[in-house]
Amino acid sequence: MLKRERQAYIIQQINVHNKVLSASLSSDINVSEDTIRRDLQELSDTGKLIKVHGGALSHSFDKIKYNSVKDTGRVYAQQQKKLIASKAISLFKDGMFILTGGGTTIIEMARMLPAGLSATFISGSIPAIVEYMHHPAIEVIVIGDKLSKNSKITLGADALTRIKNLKPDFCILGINAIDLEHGITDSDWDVVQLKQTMIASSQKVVCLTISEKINTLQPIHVCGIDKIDILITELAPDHPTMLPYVAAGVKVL
Amino acid sequence: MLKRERQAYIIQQINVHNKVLSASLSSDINVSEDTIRRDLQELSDTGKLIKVHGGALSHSFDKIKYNSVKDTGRVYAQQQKKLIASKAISLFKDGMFILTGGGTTIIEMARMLPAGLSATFISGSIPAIVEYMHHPAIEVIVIGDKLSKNSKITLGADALTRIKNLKPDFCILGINAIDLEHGITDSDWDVVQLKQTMIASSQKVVCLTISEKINTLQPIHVCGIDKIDILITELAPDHPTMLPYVAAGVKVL
DNA sequence: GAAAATGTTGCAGGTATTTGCATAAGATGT
DNA sequence: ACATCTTATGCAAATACCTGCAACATTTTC
Repeated sequence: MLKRERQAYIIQQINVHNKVLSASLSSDINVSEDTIRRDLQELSDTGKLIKVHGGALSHSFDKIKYNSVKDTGRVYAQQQKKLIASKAISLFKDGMFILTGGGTTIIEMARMLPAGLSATFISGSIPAIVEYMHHPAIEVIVIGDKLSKNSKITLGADALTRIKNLKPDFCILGINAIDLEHGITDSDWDVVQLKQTMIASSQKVVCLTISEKINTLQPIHVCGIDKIDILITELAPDHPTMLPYVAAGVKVL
Repeated sequence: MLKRERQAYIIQQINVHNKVLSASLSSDINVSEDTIRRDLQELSDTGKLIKVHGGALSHSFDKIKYNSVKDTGRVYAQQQKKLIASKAISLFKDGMFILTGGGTTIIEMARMLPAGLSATFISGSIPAIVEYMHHPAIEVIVIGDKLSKNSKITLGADALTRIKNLKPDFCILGINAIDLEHGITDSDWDVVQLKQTMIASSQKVVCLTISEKINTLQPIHVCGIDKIDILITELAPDHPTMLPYVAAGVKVL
């Protein structure tokens, strides 16, 4: 393993776990702890991480320490999103075609994709595309159209037409509101059009959301519960909040 | 085995495995490691891969380099690019449709666009799109297709079709090689296709390049000098290097 | 077609990097 | 304070790198 590869691996671990231990890295990669220490030193010198006794921390983790209580709520949501992302990733196999939307949960997922996965990701979300682009083995198809500044995704008739011509294995949607009676709902007309088209094209529909959006309602209807194949939240499938959805025939991870 | 073949083989290996080792390449191809090293050096100079101690890594794998390297050698080129960018920006007026490619000069330009400008920018270059996206008043149209990891632009038949349906006021191209006799030349087949299509669609063709690329040649022909409306470098129009181009009917800024 | 210029390759040598180990110093937790 | 774990430093072996050079192949020039 080349030095640069090793350092890339360390960075990836930092991005996923927010911390690394010198000892575990050493046994993971099979090099001496001295080498790991020297890597951490270099990466720390160039500002990629923060070296501490016994290992290293990510910059974002460092911020947590110094920021006030106000932000800890956001950090908690961050951890939830990482858990959701890891569940979603377990669905992916080499060679799959996966259509994804935008949203912070999706981007978290994109960031955590294992380096070995060689699948094709299709998206119109610029932040997601940037993450996919940095991945060593993933093919990326960009859905073009007019770029919406707030949502940072391409929206329009052209994007819809393009998506209609696809038959991806999965469609991964970050959702803003879901309840048993109305299904998925949202607040932006164009985004709803896009999501409906994505759902109609895909073989399986996977929805990601943090649990606080469960049983909430937005003004515009996207689709009913019956269209959802898999629902992923940070909660376990046997959590009381999730049981009604399981009963309604949704597979909950 | 010819040098070109050998280098093509190395690129192929990089594309498949994301990394190569000097030692294994040497025994694969049966040439000395010195030769391999020289090949890797050349390929690294032309940006095809990233050379590291012991071998090389694919560009997409790198990712570390991005946040850190404050290459002091490159600072000069950076200044030149800023100057080029500012000249290009002087061409833009509110309401224009501007088609742009990728490349570091273009991105520098995107970063410098004045906050007041409200034009529409069309591009398939992800780094450029990210810059346009952050601008308060600019509309962005994304050209979708398969994303090329090396060049970070979308390439393919779909992108070409899309561009053919446009008639932008300007097409802004970053170019890699230009000389009086052969015009614009480049090294990647797909990129050449794209550039040709962009040139054919646009009302005016603007080329940006640092002066060191003037009077250089690459293997594939893009278009003749006569297709270029405006050529922008960091040199003044009356600089000796530029005079032959002015004489050939190109407007030099 | 011969001569000259240029390009390519392998090798010798000296230099630089990388890595693991040993030892001593420092940090941590009970 | 003590035992334990982590770190810094110097050192040595292995490996990789760079430079110049000679041999050979290819192209250009006359």
